[in-house]
Amino acid sequence: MPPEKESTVVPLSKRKIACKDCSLFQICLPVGITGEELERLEQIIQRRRPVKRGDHLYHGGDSFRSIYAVRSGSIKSYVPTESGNEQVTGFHLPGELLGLDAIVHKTHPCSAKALETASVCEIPYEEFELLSNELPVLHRQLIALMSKEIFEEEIHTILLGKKSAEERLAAYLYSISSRYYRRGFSATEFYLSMSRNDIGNYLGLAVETVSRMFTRFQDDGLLSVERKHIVIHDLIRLKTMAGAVPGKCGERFFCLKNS
Amino acid sequence: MPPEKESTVVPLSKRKIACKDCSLFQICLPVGITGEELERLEQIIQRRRPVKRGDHLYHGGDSFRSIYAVRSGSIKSYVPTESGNEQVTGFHLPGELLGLDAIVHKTHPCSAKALETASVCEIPYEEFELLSNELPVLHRQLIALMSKEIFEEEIHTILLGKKSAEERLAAYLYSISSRYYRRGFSATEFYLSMSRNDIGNYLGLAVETVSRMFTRFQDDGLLSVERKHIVIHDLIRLKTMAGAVPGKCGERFFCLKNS
DNA sequence: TGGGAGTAGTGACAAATATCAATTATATTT
DNA sequence: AAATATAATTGATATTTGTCACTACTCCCA
Repeated sequence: MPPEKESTVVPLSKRKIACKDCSLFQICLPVGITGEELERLEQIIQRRRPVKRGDHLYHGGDSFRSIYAVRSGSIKSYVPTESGNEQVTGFHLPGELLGLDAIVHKTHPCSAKALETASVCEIPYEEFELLSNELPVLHRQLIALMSKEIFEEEIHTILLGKKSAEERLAAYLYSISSRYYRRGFSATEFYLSMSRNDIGNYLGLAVETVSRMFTRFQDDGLLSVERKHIVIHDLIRLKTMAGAVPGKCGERFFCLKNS
Repeated sequence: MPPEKESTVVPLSKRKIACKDCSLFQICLPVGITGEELERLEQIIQRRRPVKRGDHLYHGGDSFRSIYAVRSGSIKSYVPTESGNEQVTGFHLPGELLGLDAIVHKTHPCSAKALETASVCEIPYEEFELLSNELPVLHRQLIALMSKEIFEEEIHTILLGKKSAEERLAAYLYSISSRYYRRGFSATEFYLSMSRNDIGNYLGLAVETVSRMFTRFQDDGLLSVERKHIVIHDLIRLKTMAGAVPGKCGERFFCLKNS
């Protein structure tokens, strides 16, 4: 192990990887930010030292300072409830933002915990806001990402309000699969970083129900599951089982006819 | 009936009521927008002719042009599903915005329908965005409102994921009560503009269950209900029944200790 | 001013999922 | 590497809520 001093001299947080060299650049900053604009943004972004499994990025009730972008690993958002339970409100994979729900009240309504070792970019919000006033493209990007989050929460509402246990798990797995695929990973084979408990909680189901559904899916030949390791054999069928989701179907939205 | 020509000369949409004279000013635009800034904002806001019960502001799949603020009446947002059903994603009361979920994809993922005659301000988004680039306070306000919506969707997620039928209806009624109260109406007596069907749909319950819960609440002396007319007798108990909600408890968030 | 469509309320029953209990597998700790 | 805690699975049973059937009420609107 190198002497304490050396690691202090070159702390991890200083070993910056430029946004432009980040594999998530297209996901995190899809709008055309270039050259000088990007450099100025990078000046305010802080790369935090990797967070270890179980570490918190923030707790419910903490005052709001920054939003965060996941670079690697995965983060769970949850609201602790009075009874000592929690409600999981989301999982954040690389390229995704968290903390947007804290802007209004300048306080984090939920806690964020690493499900595995993860690295995260911290974007101090005040500085980001100041910079955005000069670079409107940043505002536009933030607003688009927030709109997306609202949209996705609506999808989750449909899931919780209308879908059966089977549809919920299918929709969940399909969502995870799509998100990994978009980031260049396999859509059909991945490790779930969250426990069955977390999945059940997020989907509004008991753990046991989640387990049973995994078993059923495996018996049906839809996928193979061994603990956290998932291999999907029939992605199309999985998507079908997940049921209707609002969004583009080909180039049109579905069911305009019914509305 | 006056001749066609006359009504064309002075269309309702021209009879503008200035934002500064609107009773919802403090809710809709709580940030300090004043003088010239406000005038410029008003120039782009269009007051639409009142929409009648059943009329749509937009349909799922429509391309996105504007966000809307409710001035009076109430609007229901819902996602039509393939099976011809719908999932109600929200109710919008005076002073509340809708359409924020459409910004990302420049398409409305859901439909918006008036539950009763309503009047609505239309804010053309492109113009709003251009103006926001000059008046950062507008951007800040929009971002705050979007953050609030994300936060509220999380609360709804807890409701759908964790609460019993009884807790759901109690939470719903308490929410409606609070929102009316904030707008200067009675917190304990109001008319529900939405049907039992819509309520059940929104809460993830069957209509019959909603009916039964209303009956139970009435039998318990919690409230009186006659169709859409509600009189709450014990607001505190209603709140208690609604169960935990993330948010400020006094000046602190609850359950930091557990997290 | 009916008459019909939609809306609301109630009971009986069914189904889905939660809960409880027990077992096994897997991590984590010492 | 054993010991202990945690997580996952499975079966049996309980409970909640949904579904179906029927009745009553209301509000349009022709």
